[in-house]
Amino acid sequence: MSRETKSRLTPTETTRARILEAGMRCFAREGFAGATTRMIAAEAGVTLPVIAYHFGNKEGLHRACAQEIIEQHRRRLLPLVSAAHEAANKGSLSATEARDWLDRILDALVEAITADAEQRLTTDFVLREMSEQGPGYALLFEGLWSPGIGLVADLLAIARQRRPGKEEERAGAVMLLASLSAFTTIEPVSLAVLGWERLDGSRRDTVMALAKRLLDGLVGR
Amino acid sequence: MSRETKSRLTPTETTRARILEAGMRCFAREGFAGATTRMIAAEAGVTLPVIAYHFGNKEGLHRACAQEIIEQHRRRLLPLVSAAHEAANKGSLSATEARDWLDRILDALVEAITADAEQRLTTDFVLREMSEQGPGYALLFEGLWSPGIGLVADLLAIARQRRPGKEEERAGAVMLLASLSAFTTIEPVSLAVLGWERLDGSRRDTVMALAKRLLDGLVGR
DNA sequence: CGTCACCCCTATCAGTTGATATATTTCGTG
DNA sequence: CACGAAATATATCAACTGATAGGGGTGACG
Repeated sequence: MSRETKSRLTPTETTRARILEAGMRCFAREGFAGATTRMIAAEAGVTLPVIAYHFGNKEGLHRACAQEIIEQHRRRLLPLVSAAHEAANKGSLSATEARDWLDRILDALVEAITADAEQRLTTDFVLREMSEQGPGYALLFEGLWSPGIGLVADLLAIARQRRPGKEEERAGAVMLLASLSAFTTIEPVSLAVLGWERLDGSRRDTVMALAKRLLDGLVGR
Repeated sequence: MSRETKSRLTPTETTRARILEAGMRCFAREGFAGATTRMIAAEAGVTLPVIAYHFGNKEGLHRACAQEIIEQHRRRLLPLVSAAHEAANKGSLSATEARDWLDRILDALVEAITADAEQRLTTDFVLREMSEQGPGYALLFEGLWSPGIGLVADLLAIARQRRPGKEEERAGAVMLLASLSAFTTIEPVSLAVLGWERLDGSRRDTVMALAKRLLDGLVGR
C-alpha cells in the first residue's frame, strides 16, 4: 500500500511511474475493460508481472491512476476551487462575482478540453470513468466530480440570487458540464458533424462563447 | 443479405427478431466489445451459431441493430422531423416558429430519455455508439445523428435570425444535445449527485425546464 | 565475501471469447 | 410417406486475457 522510499526517484520509482503513466494513457483511450495489461506493460516498457508486483492487479493500477489524477487536480486546481468555495460558503459573494467565478471555471474547463492529447489524458480518464464506473469510479466521484458539481451549483445559486442547495441548481450544473462532453466523450463525432479536424484557436473561442451562452441561459442573463 | 419471405412472422423470422432484440439490449447495456455473443444468445433463447447463421457474425448483428434503430426512428419521427426540415428549408419559418419547433424537439428528447428502460434501449444504443464508434457507428451517424444535428442547427439559426449553415449554430446544437447526456450516458452519476433515484414526474419537469433555459441562452432569449 | 531483500523476467495456466465444422431437427413439397 | 433444404444444436478450436509460479540478477550491508 504505502511505498515510502528514502531516496526519491530510485529506479523502482521510475518504473512505477512509467506504469502509472502508461495505465493512464491506455485506460483513458480504451477504458478499463478495453485496456489489456499486456498493452499497458508494453507501453510502459516492462513485462506483465511487474504491474502485479507494483499494483497488485489491474484494478489496483486503475485505482492508483484515479488517485494520481485526484492528487494532480488538487495540486493544480486547489487554489482556484478552494477560494471560490470559501467565498461561496461565507455568503460574501455577489451575484456578479459568482458569475465571474463561473466564467473562470468554464474557461479552465474548455482550456483543459481543448488541450493537446497529452494534457487531455486525465480529462478523458475521468469522463470515461463516469460512463463506465470501473474500479476507480468511487474515488473520482467523491474526490473530484461531486465536489466540482457542488461548487458550480452553489455559484449558480448565488449568481441567480437564490439560496444554494436546491436540486435545480445542481441539475443545472450537471447539464452545463455535460454540454462540454460534446467535445470530450463524443469529440470525434462532433468534429465530424462540424467538419473540423481539431479544436484549435478560433474554434476554441467559438466553443467557449457557446458555453458562456448556455451559462447565460442557466443564470437567466 | 435480403431476407424477404412471403409469409410474415415465420418461426425463422421470430427467431431473427428475438436475436435482434436481445442484441439491442446487450449492446445498449454493455457496448459492442462488452456484450458477448453467448450473452446475446442466452438472452434470445438460442444457441451460439444461430447468431452467425442469421447475421454472419457479431459485427453483422450490431449493424443490423443499428439499421433497425434507424428504421424505427424514421417511422416514429419522420412526420415531426420532415415537417420541420421542410419548413426550415423553405425559409417560410419565423423566428418564434423555429423556437417552437426547438421546444417540441427538446420535449420529445427529454421524453425519450426519461422513459422506462425498455423504451430507452434505442437511445442508450445510439449514445453508446457515439462514444465507442463500433460497427454500427457509420450507419447511425449518417442516418440519425448528423441529420438530427443539422435540423436543430438550422432551427437555431432561424430562431436567432441568422442565415443557416454557420458552424456556430451546428456547434451550439451539438452542445445543447450533449447537455442531455447528463441523464443518459452518465445518468447514474448525475442521479447520485442529485440524490435522486430515478427521473420521475416532477424531476423530469425540472430537467425539461433546464433544457429550455439552456436553449434560451443559445437563442439569446 | 556471503546473503538477503528487492526487482524484474520467462514460461505457463485457466478462463473467456468469437467463430465454425459437423450432426440433428424441422418443415414444406411432391 | 419420402426427401431435400432450411434452421438449430453439439462440440470444439484458436486467440486472447488476467494472473502467477518460479528463476535470475542486482545492490545494500554485515
